[in-house]
Amino acid sequence: MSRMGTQKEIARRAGVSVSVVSAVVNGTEHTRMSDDTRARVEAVIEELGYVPNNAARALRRQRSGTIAVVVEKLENPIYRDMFHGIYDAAESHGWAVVLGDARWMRSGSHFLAHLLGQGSIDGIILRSEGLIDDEVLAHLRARPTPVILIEGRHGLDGRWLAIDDAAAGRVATQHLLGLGHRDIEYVGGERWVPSLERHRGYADAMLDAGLEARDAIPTGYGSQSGAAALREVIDSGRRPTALVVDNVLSGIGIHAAAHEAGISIPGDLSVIAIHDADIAGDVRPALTTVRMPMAELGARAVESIAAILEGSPTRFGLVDEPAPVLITRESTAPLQVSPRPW
Amino acid sequence: MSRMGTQKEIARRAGVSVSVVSAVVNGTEHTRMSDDTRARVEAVIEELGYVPNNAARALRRQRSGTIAVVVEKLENPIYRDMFHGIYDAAESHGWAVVLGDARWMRSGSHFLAHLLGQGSIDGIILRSEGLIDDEVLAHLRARPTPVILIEGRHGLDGRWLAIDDAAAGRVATQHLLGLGHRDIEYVGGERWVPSLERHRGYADAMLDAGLEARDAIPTGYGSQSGAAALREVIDSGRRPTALVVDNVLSGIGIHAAAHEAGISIPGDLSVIAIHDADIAGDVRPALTTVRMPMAELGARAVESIAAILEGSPTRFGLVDEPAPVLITRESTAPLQVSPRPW
DNA sequence: CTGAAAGCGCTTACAG
DNA sequence: CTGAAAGCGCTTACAG
Repeated sequence: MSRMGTQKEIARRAGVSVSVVSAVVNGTEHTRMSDDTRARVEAVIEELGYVPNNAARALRRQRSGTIAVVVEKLENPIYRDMFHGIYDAAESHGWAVVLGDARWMRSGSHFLAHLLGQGSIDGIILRSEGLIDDEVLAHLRARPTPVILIEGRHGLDGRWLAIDDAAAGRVATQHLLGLGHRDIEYVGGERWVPSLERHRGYADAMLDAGLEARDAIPTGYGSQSGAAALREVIDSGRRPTALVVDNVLSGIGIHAAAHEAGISIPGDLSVIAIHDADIAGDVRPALTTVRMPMAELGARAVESIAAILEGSPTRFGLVDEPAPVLITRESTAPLQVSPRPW
Repeated sequence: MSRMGTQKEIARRAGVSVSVVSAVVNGTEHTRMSDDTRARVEAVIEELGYVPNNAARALRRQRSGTIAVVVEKLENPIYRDMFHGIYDAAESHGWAVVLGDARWMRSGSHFLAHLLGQGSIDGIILRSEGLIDDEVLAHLRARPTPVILIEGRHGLDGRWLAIDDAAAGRVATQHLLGLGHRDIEYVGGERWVPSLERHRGYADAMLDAGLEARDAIPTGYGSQSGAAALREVIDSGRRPTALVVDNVLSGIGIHAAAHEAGISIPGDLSVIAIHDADIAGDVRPALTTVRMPMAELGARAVESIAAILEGSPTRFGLVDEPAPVLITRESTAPLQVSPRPW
């Protein structure tokens, strides 16, 4: 387990030139050699524990073999499957993937410099440009490094990919409709495009059923805003029998607020959230959700980078396969015939 | 927003040598120049949107300015504060940080190659070597790149850092004791060192109170195993009035199993979990926890890498400041005088 | 089948 | 105050 050394040192010890060492390290067909020579070189590589220097390689190849993925909040459980999809696809392309948090992308941060400085990152998968400031975005645009925008529909040069949020809203609403609910409301963000799309899906489903679609009950991300949204409904005097919620965490917040207000879920109120996560199955009552094809979204993003890099055409837009799937748990139930007043 | 170019091109356009360009890019004192020259160079840099090539820099400097952090499950909420601590400390050292998941560190994966290949990563912060296989570990050991182990007490060359798990167990148990509970049990992993330490803290506190410390009720990570542990207690016929739990997710699983079994928390059973996370406050009843100094742990890990890299001495071991702090929420309550039998 | 050489884009003594 | 040159560790035509 010595110092590992360089190709030059391997070459010296094996009594060959660096060209040969490079060829055995990379399995290059181009440079041919005798089996004996190869074996000798391999033995020295093994002995020294040689590992190629990535910086030198990247400089010479003009490609680092690394892609970066930047999301808003790393700990958000909905990314789990997406990371998985990204990682698998990247491996099959021979790429390493590194992750970062958008909260790190402040103008002038070293993390940003790492992304922007040529030579270390071949492509960037970025969630929602809304999260980073305009100055940073301008830097990103100015680089030749491909940037794929995920979950935003107005990406750099049309390079965006998103799940079918409208379909998710529709699936969720239809589930509730099928359970006999009519007085259904939607809880979600007002500005964030994906949430707007989910609301559109909700509205479509309501209209198709001959019902009135209501405006979204505005909320942010997270359980506090879910709880606040339910309190707002209560205060307004409205008494919907079912709610479609933007995200799992807000759904959990609604559970909490319902608990506090003595509203029983699903007895008095059915709740379904968009996006799935383990935690939805862990809370009680377990939350019914709509699972989205996040792994596929991630894989598609990687394939798009590959396509851009090799100059082949690629299709951006909606990743609508597989379709959203309903995960029925405990928070939704058939409409009560004689609902208990809350 | 042109092609960005190289120092050579900047030099040509500004009519200076690359040495000067490099000096203005890096703010090097060493190479002095007239204000006029500097201004000319800066103008060209601005005009071309020049950004240094990280690969060339890393090769030349023999340092990449990037550290890697590898954890078991990125989505685990307890990492949030740690990432924050790591990121802030790294920024102050001028480093970028990249994140990875231990599930990616399979032998032969490109992610691993990215970590191992010299030149791209200056230091590695790795959570729990138990998570990766021996072959990968051997690779890691063989590299000169410093590796700091977090949350394991037998790190490479004694380079480990951990929170004071025993203190956490003690704080949790003393809280329960203060509430009048005597029949307290501990739910946690049997093999994982941090959990063993937490159990030791529990046992110490029990002994100090003149009570008998029980063996840990074995469980893994996650809500399913928490739920299973509670069912095991129920089946055994034992009726503890309070439980100290290894982790938040298992605590949530215990809530779920209690809900199913008709056991009221905290009425019939008090539950406190070690480590804090937002989700603990989001569920109902909200889970009482012990917050650990995870941000400090992360920052210390970065400082250790810095110290190793510059050859200065550094202290490894327990990060015991600030001390664990009790976050009282709804899942713990004073011992009932006449407990309802479950 | 194998070697010598150029060059990727930087930084850093060194010379003037 | 500024420039010419070496060299970080690779890969890849090219020559033999």
